[in-house]
Amino acid sequence: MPSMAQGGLRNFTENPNQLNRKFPNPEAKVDPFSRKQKIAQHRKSLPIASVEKRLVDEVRKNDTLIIVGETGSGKTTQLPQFLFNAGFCRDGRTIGITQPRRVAAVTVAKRVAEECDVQLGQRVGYSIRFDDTTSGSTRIKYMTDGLLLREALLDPYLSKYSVIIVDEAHERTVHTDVLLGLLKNVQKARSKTSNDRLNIENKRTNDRTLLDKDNEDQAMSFLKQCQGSKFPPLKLVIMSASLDARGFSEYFGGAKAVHIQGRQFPVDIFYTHYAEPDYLDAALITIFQIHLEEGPGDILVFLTGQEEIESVERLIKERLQQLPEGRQNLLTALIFSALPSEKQMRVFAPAPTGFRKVILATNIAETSVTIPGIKYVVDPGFVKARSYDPLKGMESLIIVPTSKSQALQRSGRAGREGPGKCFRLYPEGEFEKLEDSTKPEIKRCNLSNVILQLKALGVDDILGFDFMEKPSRASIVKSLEQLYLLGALTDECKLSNPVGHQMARLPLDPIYAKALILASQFNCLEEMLITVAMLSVESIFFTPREKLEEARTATKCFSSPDGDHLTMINVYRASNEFLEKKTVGLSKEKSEKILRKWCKDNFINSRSLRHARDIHGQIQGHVEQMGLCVASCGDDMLQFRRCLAASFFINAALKQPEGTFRALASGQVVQIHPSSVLFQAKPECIIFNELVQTNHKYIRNITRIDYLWLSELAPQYYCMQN
DNA sequence: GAGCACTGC
Repeated sequence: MPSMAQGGLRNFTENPNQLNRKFPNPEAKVDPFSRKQKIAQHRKSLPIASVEKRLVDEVRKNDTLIIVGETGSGKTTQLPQFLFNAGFCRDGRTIGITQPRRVAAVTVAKRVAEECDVQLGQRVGYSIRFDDTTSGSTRIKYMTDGLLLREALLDPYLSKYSVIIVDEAHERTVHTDVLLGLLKNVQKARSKTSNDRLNIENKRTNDRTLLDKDNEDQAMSFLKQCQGSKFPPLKLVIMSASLDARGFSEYFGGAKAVHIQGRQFPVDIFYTHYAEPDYLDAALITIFQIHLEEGPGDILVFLTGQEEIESVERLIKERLQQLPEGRQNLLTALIFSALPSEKQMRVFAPAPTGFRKVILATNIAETSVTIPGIKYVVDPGFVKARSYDPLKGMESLIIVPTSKSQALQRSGRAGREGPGKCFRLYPEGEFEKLEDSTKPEIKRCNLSNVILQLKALGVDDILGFDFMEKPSRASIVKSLEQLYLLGALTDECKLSNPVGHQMARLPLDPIYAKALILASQFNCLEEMLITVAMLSVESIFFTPREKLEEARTATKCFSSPDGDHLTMINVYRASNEFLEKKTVGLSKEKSEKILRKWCKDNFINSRSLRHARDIHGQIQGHVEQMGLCVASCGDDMLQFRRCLAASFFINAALKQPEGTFRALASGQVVQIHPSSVLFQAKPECIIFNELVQTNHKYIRNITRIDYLWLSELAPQYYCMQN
């Protein structure tokens, strides 16, 4: 182990350009006025307050406005209030603000309701999946971008909105990108309905570029759905925190962009002199260097995943032992998405007096979670990123360098409460070589879901759709093929009736939606509802490394020799039984509490289970509405496994002599993931749900089937092989 | 022998 003296010698060069200007913290100065006065004073102190009139004017003058707002500008909470006060809801319409994350929609809506001094759900409300607080009088509505996309399926003109504000657009999630394309069409169609429709028909015969024609065709397909409707034009505001607004502006036909200053404390950036051969070791040394040489304040370290986090935690604890007793006042706290929430909460607890806290986090701490008390950030410059290979139909999770904007976002985490320092564990020259921003997710994911949604929205020409950044042709074609194989598309590539339309209505992966439709024919919809709900959430079991054996014994009572799908059904039904027996007459909170305890005892992630139960409830409502028959196959699990084979036939694999498997569709050699109950058993023929490359090509969520069922149940796909 | 982060009328 290098001595601390050596660690202390590790030099960082300081970047002369400070990240941010310094602003006073308004909250710190406020005396104990009444809550209302405090809020009014806070609002006035926000950087955005001084430009209220100008912003309102710009929205009036421009159909689409880009707002670049730095962190702390107040754009998310204030702009909707400005627009409301300026009369943008006068005709009874609503201002909609979309967020990529549920928590953001909820917390911001609560804050704004308080600022407006109204009850949540009255003038101000939020709507997210499973939780809608809006009412007929809601005029400022915060929601997730995915939810607005779903709303568009029912109301293609988004007729209840006068303004839609897309917040955090720079994050470029799939939902944001699809929404931007959709909003562009809606805006075009709404401005057209306010003109003479004949005008469009005439224009169609004129000379236009191919692109214009495509766009207008898309706008027309909306018109066809809502002929005769007349709506006022839709105002769009795109809000982004990235300093470069050019992309958004160009996409929206040269839309005007305005800039609003932020309010952050300065963060000094330090780089290493040389490239680090081992970033974990470098992180470790830097943590101790900060601990021993810097003033008070907690440390946030960005690592790529659970394994790295756990191993760095072990190493910190080991090396701490070797420090003199007075310097051992360093505590570790971990946070990553799969960690049960009770354990996640520990990062928010302040360290006891005299102790410093070091938080080891994945990029969950970059945007999703804000941890107070951070003064130092250690950024090795890597992230685990998902990518998708459409040809192999395989996802991979690989460690890649961060982008510049990600590095900025990470360092900003040190300047939320006071001046901070960020240690980037690479030379400054390397920073310049990083990509400006992370590749938009839409270019890195399976598009089946996106395409099904677009088809349901009346966009038939997917290859011609005006994406801000178009996914590769190969990726689009692969997903079209898959939807065709599932029966969602006709030979003409149109949404099939009723299957395609039913699939689009279900908020599920298309392949799971199809499984439900098939299950109603196999008389096992009850079992399939549970299965797809459980497949739609993060891993249901949580096995901490230190209690591996204990966890194995506890989860054994659920496992089925047939595979993971039946195991999931066993878990779900056991939780039902437990609730029925133990929680009769208890309040909802009490029931949830003892269910959490049951989960803990059984090494089940209670967050995942609750999520699965919510999804189950929602999907059950949908299938009942569709008139599908929710029957159970009882003890006839053969019937259920046949239905799994019929549903997931695209993902079948055969055992090879060495104990690996060969995926039939792509011919790839794959392995059963160690979390599967079939990891040891290795049956001859299986179907699976996920193929992900990490250290190996792993398949997950597996059930054993009979090889002969494939040609019997999916002859269109397997007839040649039999 | 192992799971970046989000999200869905």
